[in-house]
Amino acid sequence: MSLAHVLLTSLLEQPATGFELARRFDKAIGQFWQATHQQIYRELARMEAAGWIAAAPRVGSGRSRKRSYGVLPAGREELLRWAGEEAPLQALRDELMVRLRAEAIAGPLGLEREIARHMALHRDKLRAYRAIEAEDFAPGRVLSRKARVMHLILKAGIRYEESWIAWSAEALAELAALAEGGEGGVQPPRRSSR
Amino acid sequence: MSLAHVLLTSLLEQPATGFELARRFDKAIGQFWQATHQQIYRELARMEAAGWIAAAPRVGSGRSRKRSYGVLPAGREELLRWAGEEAPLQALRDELMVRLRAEAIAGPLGLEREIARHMALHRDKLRAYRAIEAEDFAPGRVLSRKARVMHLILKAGIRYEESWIAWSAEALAELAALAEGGEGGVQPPRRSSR
DNA sequence: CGTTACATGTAACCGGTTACATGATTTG
DNA sequence: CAAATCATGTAACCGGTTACATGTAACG
Repeated sequence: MSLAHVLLTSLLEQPATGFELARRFDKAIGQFWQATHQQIYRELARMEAAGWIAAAPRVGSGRSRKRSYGVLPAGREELLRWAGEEAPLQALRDELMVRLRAEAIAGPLGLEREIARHMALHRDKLRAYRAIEAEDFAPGRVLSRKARVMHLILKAGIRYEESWIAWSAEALAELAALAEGGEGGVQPPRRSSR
Repeated sequence: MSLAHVLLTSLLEQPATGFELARRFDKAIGQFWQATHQQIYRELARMEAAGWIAAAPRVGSGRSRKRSYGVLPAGREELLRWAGEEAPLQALRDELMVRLRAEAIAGPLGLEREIARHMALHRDKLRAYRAIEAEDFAPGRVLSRKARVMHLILKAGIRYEESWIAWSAEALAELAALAEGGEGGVQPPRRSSR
């Protein structure tokens, strides 16, 4: 159950309302964890019940007055406890690979377009990450410990995108070769070798 | 909903019981999709109700007699229809990155051990993938179209593991540098380089 | 004064996870 | 015959998703 710990970390950095937390996901850890506002409100309610966080008195009136949360000592302890736990490798799930397997078994499906489209999306992400890197972690700048660790997280995202881009190029080349050379789903005859 | 389509693909390759499908996940697409046997039985029942697959008459007696499923024409059509759909980039979720962010914000937590442990696990996976590659897709061998596409899937897994291994090495080096150099959570003073 | 952004929630659903139960078949 | 493996299922739960409802605050 990581969502609670993402929220604890975020609130520890800066107290916030549920709404602000939802937006913060986009920038901060959004590469590696996502949550909708409904999930966040539900989780905040649980965390408050558990005594990990507390809300400042509501501001405004009516149904939608703000609730700004801060982390209580018990919440901080919980975060540290959790951070020390071991976790298994995150299981990967990728629909595109499922489609590619279908392509392998149920004959040519013309997956090239979809792979090219994904490649472009990965390129966009990479470009966005590189822009953040140039802005926040420019080389030569003296960075705080916090910034340097945050940079590591960003670098993981960069490597991830790069590796998918490289794979996409390889896959497109291979599928193109398959389309022009001997295709057909079974062993190509290949006269001259053996 | 990819599980149904993973199962359709697998059954198209070779009719099987739920139990066999569960085992097949380990070898075939297990890198990129996983399912427990409970999920598989539930999904098979739905697919049968939808008229996508049909079971051969039960073999044996009592509660646990085998049901071997095969794909009906409607199932094959469904798979082709689905394979042509566009899908968004798979969202990433990685607890280790959540921990690393906690490390950035809530001070040094000694995450090095956990990162090293993950690195070793990624190395193990990479070794296993390379072994499969050497066995099934040895260079120089003439491969069928199907084998060449399957090889692409494996290569995606290989690149993925490699990129995490490279990242882990970088992260460990950076955390080590942080531990010996100026740490402390705030900007280090650094006299001479104004 | 109307639109956009801010802000919080309820309800229903769905897929994935965990625990538990049961029996058949194979093998030492 | 006992143990391990094969094989199928029920039930409860939990986190993530989607749809819907409601109201406030800021701005042109």
